[in-house]
Amino acid sequence: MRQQVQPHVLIVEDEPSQRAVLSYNLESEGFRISEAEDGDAALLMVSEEVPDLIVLDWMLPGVSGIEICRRIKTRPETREVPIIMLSARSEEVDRVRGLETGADDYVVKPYSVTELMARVKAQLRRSRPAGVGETLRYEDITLDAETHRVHRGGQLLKLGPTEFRLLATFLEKPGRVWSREQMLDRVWGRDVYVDTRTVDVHIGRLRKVLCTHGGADPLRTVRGAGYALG
Amino acid sequence: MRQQVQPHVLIVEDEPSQRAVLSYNLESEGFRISEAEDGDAALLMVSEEVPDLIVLDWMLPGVSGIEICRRIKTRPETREVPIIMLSARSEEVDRVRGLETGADDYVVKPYSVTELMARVKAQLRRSRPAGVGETLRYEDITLDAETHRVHRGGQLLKLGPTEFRLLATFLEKPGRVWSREQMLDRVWGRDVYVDTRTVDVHIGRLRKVLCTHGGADPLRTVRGAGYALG
DNA sequence: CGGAGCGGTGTCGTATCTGTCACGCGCCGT
DNA sequence: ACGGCGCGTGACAGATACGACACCGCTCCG
Repeated sequence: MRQQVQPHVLIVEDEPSQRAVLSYNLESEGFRISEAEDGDAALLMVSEEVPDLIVLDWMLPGVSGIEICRRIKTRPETREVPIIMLSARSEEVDRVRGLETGADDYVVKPYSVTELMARVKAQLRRSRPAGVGETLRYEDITLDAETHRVHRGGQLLKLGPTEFRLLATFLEKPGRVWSREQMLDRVWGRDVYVDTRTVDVHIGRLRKVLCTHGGADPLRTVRGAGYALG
Repeated sequence: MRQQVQPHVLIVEDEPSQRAVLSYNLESEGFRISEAEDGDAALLMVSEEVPDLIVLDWMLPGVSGIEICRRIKTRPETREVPIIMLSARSEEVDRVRGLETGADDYVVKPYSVTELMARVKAQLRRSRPAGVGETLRYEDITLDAETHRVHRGGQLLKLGPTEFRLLATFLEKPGRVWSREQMLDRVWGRDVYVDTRTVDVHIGRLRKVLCTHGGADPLRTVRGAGYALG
């Protein structure tokens, strides 16, 4: 699986307060969060963008968590995504069933938040080739997620939070064309109402910064589709 | 070995639940934790950052724990790192073999968590002969954990407990950006309800002290993300 | 009991960021 | 050539994050 600046965690949980707790804690740890309140929504979101990890509630309205797990683990493009199951049941039989369906870990409610965080990190570390630095590169551009620094040709560049996330998105998949909608989802977050033209403006700002010390514009405008790096 | 305010413990254990338990308990004791699920990952992580202590499972997929132990103990830069071996076997012969390979202590599963914690602390105490600099440095700033003293450019600085821990956190990973939430976790402690704005104030106080005798502000504000040293 | 040191919160001013709009330009089909 | 469309960009106002300061409460100690 590809490495990311902000690992993307999908939370599938029908209880709003539970979702909020998970979301808050995972965000505090620097993860990018998506939420789904039922299985259908979860499957839809997964098909749109493959997350790096899924926290999946056992009990869900409609399609059960265990079924979701099975489906995700049988699709080739999502088979490798680690899944942590949450369950209110404590029977050993369920634990076994949970792991049998392909879940990578299993946490019983009520759980310790610290423990869950530890397990999330552990799963991510496992699925991510350790040692691959947090530094994204493309040609003479480097972006260090940990220090939040961006260099081009040795020069330190100064860019705002949005431009930083935008560039990080491009650097994750150089060459890939991102539509404005996709960027709004990833950079601004889902359920944020913003005009798509706003993306254009920030692209312009990012371009300006990237070209401050001379050098060609590395961003490519794909008319009618979006933007890409390189 | 590099000395730290929060000793860094590497856990090498393939069983996720076991890892979680160890991680949880050691974190509660104030240690900073890294986890590896097999020998290769462990060696990789050790080569990246030398921990202060290693808790090493005997049975591991791939390279065995005993082999890991031998390798770590034969590298000059990691020879001094204490290793506590965990094993499900209770035969005396294994205990001997474990210690022969260079492990510093040996705990048989199932073990008492309390006992393991005690042994971890004991090893750390032993490996850290008082007086051998527990000093963190960055440029002209030095922080001595043992004497609780901070110098900058030879001048002794006077800072309160919170600012001290704050600075220590920064010095552990110069350059890294810490979010306010992460700092609250590390400096104030988990499950402490404090406004994140409080961090700002203490950052301000720390800055003021660090600049008392002139000198540039070494702290960097990363808008929208947090703070970093350097 | 009272003062000093320290820590947490509220407020305010400011620098910076951000979203939107308007206008201009080039591309393209007609 | 013309008009529609997509895109680039400068300007601007609103929002936001941050820094500085003052205040209040707590604790420790004599």
